[in-house]
Amino acid sequence: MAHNHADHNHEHREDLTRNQGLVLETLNAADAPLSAYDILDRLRAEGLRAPLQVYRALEKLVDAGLAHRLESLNAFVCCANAEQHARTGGTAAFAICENCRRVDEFADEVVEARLADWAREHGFTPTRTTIELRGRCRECGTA
Amino acid sequence: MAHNHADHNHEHREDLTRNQGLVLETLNAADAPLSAYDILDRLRAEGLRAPLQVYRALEKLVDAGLAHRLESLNAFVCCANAEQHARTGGTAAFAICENCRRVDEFADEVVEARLADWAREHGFTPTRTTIELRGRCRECGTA
DNA sequence: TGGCATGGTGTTATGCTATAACGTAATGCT
DNA sequence: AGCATTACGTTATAGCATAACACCATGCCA
Repeated sequence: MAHNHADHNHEHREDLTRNQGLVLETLNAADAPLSAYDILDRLRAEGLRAPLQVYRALEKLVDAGLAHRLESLNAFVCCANAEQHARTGGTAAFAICENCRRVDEFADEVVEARLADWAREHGFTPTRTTIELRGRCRECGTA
Repeated sequence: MAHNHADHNHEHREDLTRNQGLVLETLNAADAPLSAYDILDRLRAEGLRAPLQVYRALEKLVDAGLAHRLESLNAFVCCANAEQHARTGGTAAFAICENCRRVDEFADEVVEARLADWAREHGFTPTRTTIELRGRCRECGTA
């Protein structure tokens, strides 16, 4: 799996420290967003004891584009497509089902372009963009 | 100002309870987002004592479209244009300056349409949408 | 008129989310 | 060797949010 990438400025899996790797694996194995404390609970067996250990790992993972923070949930997911993110630097959007908790990550160039337009026109320099839809996924229906 | 509006389904200022009115006034008077605890501190003189009093008022105000919650800050602002919101039901977007903390609320029909398209195509039924740009406003420059 | 549902209020207690501040250890560079 | 950088581990604390209970006003309608 992709050892040949010399021109990326982001970290990759093989660069991760033990704690970072554990946290990323935990997110990967989950089928729903996890809070930092959820993660901590799942990693006590591995020796983790304090929230900070998790938060520090999460910070690195998020910076590296390997995980995302869902602001409206105070929770984290692993990135659906880290390679793409690293390349395009694009903004991720999330559809979050409030019934089954599953999260669908997507990107929309038009949305990104419009927001970038607004920012330019208003002299705003964005550093981080959050787009989150809360609702019900197809499986969970409209009820 | 504007007592003639019979066909709105949302509450308006004159329908608010004392606590709700106090909280809305506080948000209105602020030039930056306030956390629930910020609001509580500013209303102790009015007799408020517990976080829940503020949270309950905030819930009503947000439901009524008179205030917004900023997910990435865990804080609240008063709505820049409640009338428009009530009419269009539109999604608000926010540009949040990380230097001066000021918030600019705006709406973009194209963004809304694109997100609605995505949702329809994926069978997702959104109930609430969050769009927040973090960065630096014109006044605070690009530094 | 009484009964009841609804919804706002006030209070205490508690739980969840996040970071400050400290010291230690490993690494890499010059 | 000396120094900068970065991760780590721990304790304590700060900040955000809600559960559970009791009380009271209103409005409805039997």
